[in-house]
Amino acid sequence: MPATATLRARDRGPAATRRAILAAAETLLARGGEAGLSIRELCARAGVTPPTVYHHFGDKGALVDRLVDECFAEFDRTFTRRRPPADPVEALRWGFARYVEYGLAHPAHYRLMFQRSTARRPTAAALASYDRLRRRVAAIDAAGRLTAAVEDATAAFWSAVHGVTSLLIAGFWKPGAPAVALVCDAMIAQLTRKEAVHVR
Amino acid sequence: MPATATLRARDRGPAATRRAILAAAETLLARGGEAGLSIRELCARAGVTPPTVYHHFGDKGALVDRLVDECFAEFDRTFTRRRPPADPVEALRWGFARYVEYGLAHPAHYRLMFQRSTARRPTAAALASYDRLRRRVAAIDAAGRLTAAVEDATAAFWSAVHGVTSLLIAGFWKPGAPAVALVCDAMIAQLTRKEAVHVR
DNA sequence: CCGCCGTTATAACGGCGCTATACGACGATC
DNA sequence: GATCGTCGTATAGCGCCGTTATAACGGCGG
Repeated sequence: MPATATLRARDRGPAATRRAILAAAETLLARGGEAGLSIRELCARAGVTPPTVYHHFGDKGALVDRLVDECFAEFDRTFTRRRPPADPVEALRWGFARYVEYGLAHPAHYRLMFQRSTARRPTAAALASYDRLRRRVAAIDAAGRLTAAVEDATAAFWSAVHGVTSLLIAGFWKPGAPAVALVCDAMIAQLTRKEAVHVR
Repeated sequence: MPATATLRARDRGPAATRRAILAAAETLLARGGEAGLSIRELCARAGVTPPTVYHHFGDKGALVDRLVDECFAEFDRTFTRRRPPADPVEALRWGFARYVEYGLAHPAHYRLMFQRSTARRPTAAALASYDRLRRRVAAIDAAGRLTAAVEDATAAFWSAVHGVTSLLIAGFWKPGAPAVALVCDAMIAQLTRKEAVHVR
């Protein structure tokens, strides 16, 4: 006769326990950033004990990897929830705005995804996300409007938007600051041209 | 009759103790990054006990602030050791290269200066360093060759170079990658013009 | 019914930032 | 020259962290 309000881990099944752990981790991340992500605090919130966490995830780094995967899933949703402009160059400008938007809406998540204290190799979700940007740039190239190699242009564009986003998050200036548009315009102007050029 | 090779803190004087603590902190930072910066490990290396550190610096955050100040001093030296080009636009391009150079030479220091895990307000040394960049941009404006407000252009340029540097440090691509020059060129092209324009 | 194995819990280890407390050396005061 | 306060340092400990050795629980195949 269970009169308790909160379920113990035993009465929940392994999959639900995993979910509860990840959910608690996300709550702690949103509240206290990477520093607030403590296994023990997480256990208290998820109604679980440390060995359970280690059974399911291996160690803290791997748990955070899975958390980062969830962040990238939400990150992707930022780009798929709304439809980008048809023009590939305008789509890139639109992507810049969505990227910055995500960073400002989820600063702790962004920092974990791109500035994790303990360096890890990129997860598959991270690589997929980068590949989405590359495809966006490749679409510009396919339209004959890219002025650099796809790889280089992708890397350059990401550098710029990452620089803007991380300094916005750090609070060095306000979201509407003219510098944000300035950087976006600079990259678009450098990497694209207005009229198609057919190489062959 | 002190036959020991290593000096105890008592035989050294407070100023030397302070220096020894900061020196040990710098060694640990260079070796293990911010995560490797432990008070206890630092004490073992500096021949000191924890209360001494807290007596001199207050808490770990303040100690790291002083360490960051030393990093900014070395950072400044990167720009003053060599003479920049006379042309103010070329001087900005030159500064971009020096900035990236510093980040690659001292990645752990760079991360501590610009991506510290616990957010702190900028130290005076950090503000002075930003002001040096602003003066460089103002020199372009004074030559009638800046296309945006000095504040905005400074912020935009810093965003770009910070984005490039942090992703280089994170190992997402190699130092010579074309993307680095691409970003620098994009910002120079957007923010400056080749011929002077006299506003008045 | 037994035994196995996946899942979870108890209790502990070593390391961390930090501090209450005490001790030693030095300068000022009498 | 003795006394006293103050500054710099040390001893020992608190509570937290990530992690793990060990064991108990419970469903499933035999």
